[in-house]
Amino acid sequence: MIRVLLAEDQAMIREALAALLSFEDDIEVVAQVGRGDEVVRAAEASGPDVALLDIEMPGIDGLTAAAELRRARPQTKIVILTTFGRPGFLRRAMESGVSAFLVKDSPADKLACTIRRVLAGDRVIDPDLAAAALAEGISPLTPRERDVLGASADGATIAQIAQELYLSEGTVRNYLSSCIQKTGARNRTEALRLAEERGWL
Amino acid sequence: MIRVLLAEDQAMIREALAALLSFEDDIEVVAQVGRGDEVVRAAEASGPDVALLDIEMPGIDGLTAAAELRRARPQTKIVILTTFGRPGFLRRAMESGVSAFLVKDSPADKLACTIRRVLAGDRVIDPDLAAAALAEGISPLTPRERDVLGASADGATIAQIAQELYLSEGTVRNYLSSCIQKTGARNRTEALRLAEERGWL
DNA sequence: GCCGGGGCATGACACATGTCATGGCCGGCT
DNA sequence: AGCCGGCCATGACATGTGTCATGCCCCGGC
Repeated sequence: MIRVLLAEDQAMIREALAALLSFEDDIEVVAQVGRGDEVVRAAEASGPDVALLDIEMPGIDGLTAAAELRRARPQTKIVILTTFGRPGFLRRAMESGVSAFLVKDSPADKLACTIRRVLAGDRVIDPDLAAAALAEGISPLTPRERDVLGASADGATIAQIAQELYLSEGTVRNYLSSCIQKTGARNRTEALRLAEERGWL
Repeated sequence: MIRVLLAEDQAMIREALAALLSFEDDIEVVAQVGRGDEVVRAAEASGPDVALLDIEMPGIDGLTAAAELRRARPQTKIVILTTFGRPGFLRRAMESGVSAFLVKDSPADKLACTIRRVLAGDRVIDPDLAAAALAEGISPLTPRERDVLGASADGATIAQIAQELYLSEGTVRNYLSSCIQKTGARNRTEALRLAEERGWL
């Protein structure tokens, strides 16, 4: 029997996935958690062969949880199962030593199939997604630019960002301008959106 | 047997929900669709007692689909099952004659339970959500303001919005300014975010 | 009929934002 | 050592945005 840990914040979806997996004769869900920061503890208690992690979760996100789990129990294979196939997510997942990356709109039979392949030592990545991740490359933003762009989320004004980061307003403008150019956007709002989509933050 | 139609765009989630429902002896999933604009056709072909609709879907969204389905087959009860419990969604759902509104992070057993109650003629609404919907009232935005604010999504510049809606730039600025005041935001970015959260779009 | 209120539309003005040129600092290279 | 290139930081300037006062039109109340 393949022992599976399931981490997903939406209870209904989590239990539905468990129901789906219960149809497989060789798979058994041995633990379910709804928060990223419970993953490692649950894994140590239940000793799964495979951990199935969502990315959007309260506590810590699935990618961070993946890195921690990898450190705590390297023998556990990790499968990321998420809504958004953002290339940046895929890149971070790969860096965290994840074995597979699935998006939730692939057909349901892929799930069991992927779990088995991962346990056999394979890596399973959607080819389209992999191509997209390679195509847009790594982030061209400097650390400081990331800081500033990140702080400009939720519609903060420049003065507030400057105060928050102990910078002159002119400097903040400069970084944002740089971000706008590098993303090819028309203003900081769009720059933020594009950078997030590409996983540049 | 209760005949259920399942509409949800993410294939894996859709089939997982079907698996979940298959454990119920008195429930049968008679149709599955992945797009909002296929709901009515599938309902007419399969004659379900209950339609379970997600909101975020390609084609037309679940709330619009609900309204159409209600017109085409008023005898079919409608349950909205969605990720975001935005009060605005709930309000629109009620206006569309929906029987129940569930969020995906409620426990899985609620699903079957809700389907049965709805068929018995009950309306099932999360009390917290209902309270929130009443608390923030209806949208104070005029139709034109909604148009303009909506067009300003994805970081378009004022000139572009003006061109798109055949307005003077000054007029666009004026509407946006009005939106900013009514939402209590500091700029149009934040106004957009707040209005979306409250379902004012 | 005649207001009065509200939505729609506009342009002038003040201010916030984006662009540019510049300089200091550090690390790699010749 | 000296040079070069990249990141960090700044202020001056042009442009884009938000606010305001104003007028038009339509509809409902008096």
